[in-house]
Amino acid sequence: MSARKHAIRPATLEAIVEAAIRVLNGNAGATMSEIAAQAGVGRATLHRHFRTRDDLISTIGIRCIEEMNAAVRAETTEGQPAVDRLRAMFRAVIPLGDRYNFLGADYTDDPTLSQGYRTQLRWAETLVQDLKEQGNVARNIPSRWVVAQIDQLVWSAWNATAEGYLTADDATELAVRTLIDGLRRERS
Amino acid sequence: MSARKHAIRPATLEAIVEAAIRVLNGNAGATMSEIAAQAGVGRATLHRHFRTRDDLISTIGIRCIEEMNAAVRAETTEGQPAVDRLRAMFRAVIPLGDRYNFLGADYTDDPTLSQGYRTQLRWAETLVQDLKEQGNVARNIPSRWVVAQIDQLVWSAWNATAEGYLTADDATELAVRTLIDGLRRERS
DNA sequence: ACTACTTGAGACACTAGTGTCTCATTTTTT
DNA sequence: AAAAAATGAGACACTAGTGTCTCAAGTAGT
Repeated sequence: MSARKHAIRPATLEAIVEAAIRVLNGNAGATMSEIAAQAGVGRATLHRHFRTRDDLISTIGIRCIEEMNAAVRAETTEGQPAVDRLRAMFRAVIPLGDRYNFLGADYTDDPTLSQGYRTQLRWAETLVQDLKEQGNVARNIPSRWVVAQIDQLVWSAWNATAEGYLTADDATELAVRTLIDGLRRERS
Repeated sequence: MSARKHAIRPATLEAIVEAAIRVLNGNAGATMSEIAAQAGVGRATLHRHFRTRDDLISTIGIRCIEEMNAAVRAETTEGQPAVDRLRAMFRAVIPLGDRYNFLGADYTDDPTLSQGYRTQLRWAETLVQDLKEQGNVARNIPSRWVVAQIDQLVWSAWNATAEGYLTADDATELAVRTLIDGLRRERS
């Protein structure tokens, strides 16, 4: 963020941010010109409100992460059984797949952004802990493995719906069961 | 590839290709200068033997894919039970993770390269078919889902060993069982 | 040792993208 | 309607990277 002499019209900001999300998800190396064009906005306007490209990227990164966290928070409740929380999380996050894919890229340097990541990570770790305590995941499986599987299942499920071979509901259910069935049994 | 007036010394070629694989896996956007420096070779020499950057990338892409296919072929046999073939494939491919990660990037345009991909895909589809026929994977799970899980498990497993929280053997075993346990049961 | 070939180093032109600035035009506010 | 502010368009300087070329130096083969 970075307005100094110029304020920004809400519609302009919205157009820029949404265009940036859309364009960068299609092509992580997209240029400012492309983003401006997609936003229906002059390139200069982009630079007026986002000094640099990194500035823009970290802004939309933060927005996306907060969006995800909000979606998850809205669909889950504290006392809920862990499996239900897992399912609700999948249901909430899968449809957002096409918005935050680009976060997978290198943009790991921004402090606010990586704080958002850490929040998500903590949430996931708590969930895994509860899944273990409630007998859904074997205790001797490394939590990092479980978290990694969850991450990838979100992506798989979004991809499956995007390619049209599963509905959102089917993808959610398949993701939950792939994880739970896959990791319930104790191992040698 | 593209030598015309100049032949190339085997050692030079080797140094370039290996450096390119190493550097591009660390940073998909690495420059020709970085690659040349890492190879201990002049930048001009790079351009002498690989006309363009894309040229170099597709060359090493092809090499990596063939490497993977060869590794899999060396470790598996036709008549083998599907689960064993799956395990052997994981064992062969996981250690190569740090060499072909960069293939995940956009480089999908090259014809020889995408042919290599198709070969892998067919292999995986056959494997999934056999896993279904031999009762390891439920028939009503879309094969594309299973293939996607296999791909991701390779990456997860490599990552787990790279980060040091699993040994190669443990990662292999965990990957196999995550998949098989996760997808064996019939679903509604 | 002679010859042929490959390489390294640097200069060069070219391209694409970034970020700044100015000024005319449009939009909002009052 | 007038004033204030935001935007669009385009010019500009700058940077980083690509690809070409030349020539001196090094290396291999005979």
